[in-house]
Amino acid sequence: MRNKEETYKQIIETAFSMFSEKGFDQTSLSSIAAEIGISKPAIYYYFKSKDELIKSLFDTIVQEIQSITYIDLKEMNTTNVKQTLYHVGENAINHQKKNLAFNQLFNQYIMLATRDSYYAEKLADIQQEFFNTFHDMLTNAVEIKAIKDENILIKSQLLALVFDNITNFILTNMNLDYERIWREAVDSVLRGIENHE
Amino acid sequence: MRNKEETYKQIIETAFSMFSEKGFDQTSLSSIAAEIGISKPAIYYYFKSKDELIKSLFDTIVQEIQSITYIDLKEMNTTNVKQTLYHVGENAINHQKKNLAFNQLFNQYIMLATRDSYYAEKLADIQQEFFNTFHDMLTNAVEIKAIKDENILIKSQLLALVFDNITNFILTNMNLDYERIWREAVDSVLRGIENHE
DNA sequence: GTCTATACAGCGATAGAC
DNA sequence: GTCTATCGCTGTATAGAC
Repeated sequence: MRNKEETYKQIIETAFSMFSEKGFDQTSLSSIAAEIGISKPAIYYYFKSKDELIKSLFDTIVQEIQSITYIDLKEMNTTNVKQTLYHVGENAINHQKKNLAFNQLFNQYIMLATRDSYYAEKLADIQQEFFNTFHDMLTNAVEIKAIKDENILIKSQLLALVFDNITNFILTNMNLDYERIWREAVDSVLRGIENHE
Repeated sequence: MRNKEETYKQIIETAFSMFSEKGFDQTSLSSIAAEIGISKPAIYYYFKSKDELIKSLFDTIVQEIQSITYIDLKEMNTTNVKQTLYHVGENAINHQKKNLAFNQLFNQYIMLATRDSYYAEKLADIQQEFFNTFHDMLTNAVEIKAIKDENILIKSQLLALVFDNITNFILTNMNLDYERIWREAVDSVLRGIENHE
């Protein structure tokens, strides 16, 4: 007989890799069970339906996301605002290139959100936090007088939009110079509002 | 007995609305057939499988997209470059707000593309055309000497990325001032390279 | 040529045995 | 805690009605 926690963990991990590879609908519970070496109804002991398994997996990866987007604003000073913004993008681009499976799965939840308010609400929170990250960075830059206080809200939303879509485009295998595009976005947004040089 | 073309058209139209509403996998051929008032195997007379129906629908909507993205560059002159770019975005934002079903469906094909090269290749072409549209606009602006020739390629890719993600965000019901974000993107990108004022 | 009837394997899900 | 057996449904396939 198996260990309960171990089996639960195995189901979540196998679901993660199979769902991200083939999608929710093209991955049957039988195939997940077969991969682990248990029977299909055994999964029902841990999750009361396939949808519940998908939701549990969602909650697992949401926690991971929130740990990635953290940025230490204390490191920011008058001379390194641009560099700090550059790095945020470069780190994310590198992370994304190495974690395609993660975003492949995440995008499926975004699609689910258009039809299921459970996901819509949680994803809205994540998006809001994501926007706040950029808004906090620019607001902080204003406070330390590195940049002028002009359209900071819209500018941070613009940066967030570019940032977000870069990760999407990496997924589609479009071969663009994402680092340069990100730097151009940062340069464009800051142009004219930087204090002295 | 039914008319052949009429039935075909009905299947495509019903598939469009049901697929965009509930998704490919949550829409059975039986439910499509029931909606039209024919039997399930009747669909197999027109499409040799569900996947074939999905592909045919794809080809139908691809044609529509290519007619939307057309922009008349002859209208552009030294004084209206910014306004022309503003309008491209505003038109798309309005179009998107009124055609959510269309993009809902389109996004499903983007997800399919990560696992099926048939869609990946065609979508790559569309994306390329999409990038070209912005590149052509900026190149044209350079040629009529409305703007300087600085980083035109990266700048057009940046605009395309923002443009594309605005339509995605509208779909997620995130309530942002997209017109203002788009104008900020255009302003930011053109800032410093506009000739005289 | 246009479609219906029927059959089948595989799915998510449940009941009940061990 | 995990299994076998079974249910209703799906996509798919084909035989054949008209």
